[in-house]
Amino acid sequence: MRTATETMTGTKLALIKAAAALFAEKGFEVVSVREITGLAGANVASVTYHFGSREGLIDAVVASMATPVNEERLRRLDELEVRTVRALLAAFFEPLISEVQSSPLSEKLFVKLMGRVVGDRPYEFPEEIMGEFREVAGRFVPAFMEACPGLSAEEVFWRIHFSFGVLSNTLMHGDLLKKISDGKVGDEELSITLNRVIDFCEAGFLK
Amino acid sequence: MRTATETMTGTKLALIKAAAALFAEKGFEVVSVREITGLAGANVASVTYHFGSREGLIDAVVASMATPVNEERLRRLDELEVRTVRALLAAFFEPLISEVQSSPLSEKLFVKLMGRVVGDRPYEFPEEIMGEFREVAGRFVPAFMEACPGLSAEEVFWRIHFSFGVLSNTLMHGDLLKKISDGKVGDEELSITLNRVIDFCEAGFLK
DNA sequence: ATGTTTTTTAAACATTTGTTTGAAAAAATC
DNA sequence: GATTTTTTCAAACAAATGTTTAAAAAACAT
Repeated sequence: MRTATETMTGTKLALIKAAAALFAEKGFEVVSVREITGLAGANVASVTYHFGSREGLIDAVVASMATPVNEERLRRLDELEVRTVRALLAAFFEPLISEVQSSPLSEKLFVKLMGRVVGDRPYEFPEEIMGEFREVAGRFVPAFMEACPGLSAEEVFWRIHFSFGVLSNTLMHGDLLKKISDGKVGDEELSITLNRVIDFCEAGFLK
Repeated sequence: MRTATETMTGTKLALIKAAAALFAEKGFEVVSVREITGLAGANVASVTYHFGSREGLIDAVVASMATPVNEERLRRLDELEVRTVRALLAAFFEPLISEVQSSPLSEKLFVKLMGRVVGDRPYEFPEEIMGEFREVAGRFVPAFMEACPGLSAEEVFWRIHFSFGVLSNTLMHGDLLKKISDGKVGDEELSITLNRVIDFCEAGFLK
């Protein structure tokens, strides 16, 4: 006899959704299995059953966020006609938010979770996802170098790293800006914010 | 009868040092009291005795890092003769690493911990430290605005936020650059890295 | 309908968590 | 040197952690 009214199957998805929302708010290492199953309306044992372990669930959530992003990054890089710094930044950054509306999470939570995926340590990517990032880096780094003929490889690396920091911080702590501006700054279309980020990083690159 | 050979008093300091090293590596929320006391060579109960609670120890570590930084920020701001964007960035950023050599932590750990202090959420500052940051922000934000006559307040807020992201990410994940560059980039004087950060952010500001 | 597999469930597992206790030890004060 | 205060310590606390178990339920197959 069932106590819950839901569709029974779909527990796996409910777990991922609940975990995603909690991870976005608190970070991967801080959320307990019981919090997740509680929010998902599932049994405690369901995590082990469906994902093998708590870590397996984390990996599944991260993969559900990272894999589509990395795939679209490579797709967009391939489709670029002119590989300017700005175009490369856009190809690298925009996929991070392009799936916002198709996500079950609110925009705010989606962005925060994406920020944690790219920036929250000491969580370590499983080797499969790590490989994706390696491939993306291996394709974008040379492209950035070619787009900056005057710069040494070392300087290009640093500026990629800095740009990554701008984005990561903006995703994760976007609400912090609203705080320091007394609520006057921070509410705007996500794509507009991303354009600001790209403007800023492009200037840093072309300095 | 003592089992340990150390000086008995100084336990409080040993706890802060051990906690600082562990927090730098793993983050505030993940390190257990027993890990800390184990590394410090102290009893489990010593944390409650000296700091009231685990949270109290975290706050003590954070305060030991943040308070001197914020004080020097204000000092340097007052002593500025010309408040250019670059000078303001330097006055805001350089205090974060100016105490590196007087710290008991290694340079690497010191920088990582400082990165966590400024960027690791969901840790929440105690009200006292929060007040320090508010004062610093209240002094620097108008200064940046005056240094950027052509820009709207909104745009200045964003660029401060972005600059903060560059720095925070560089502190916390400085070793990541070494990874994506196959070890070719990443070993250099800390002050040189900070100059790179300032160069990048200045360009983003003056775009 | 019957049998088989997949999924859910409550209960219990052994660890680990932060904190408290009360006595012993050390240090400080007189 | 005696006494008072501060600090340390082993032990135990209740609560929470991830995971396992075995039976019940549901879904599926024949």
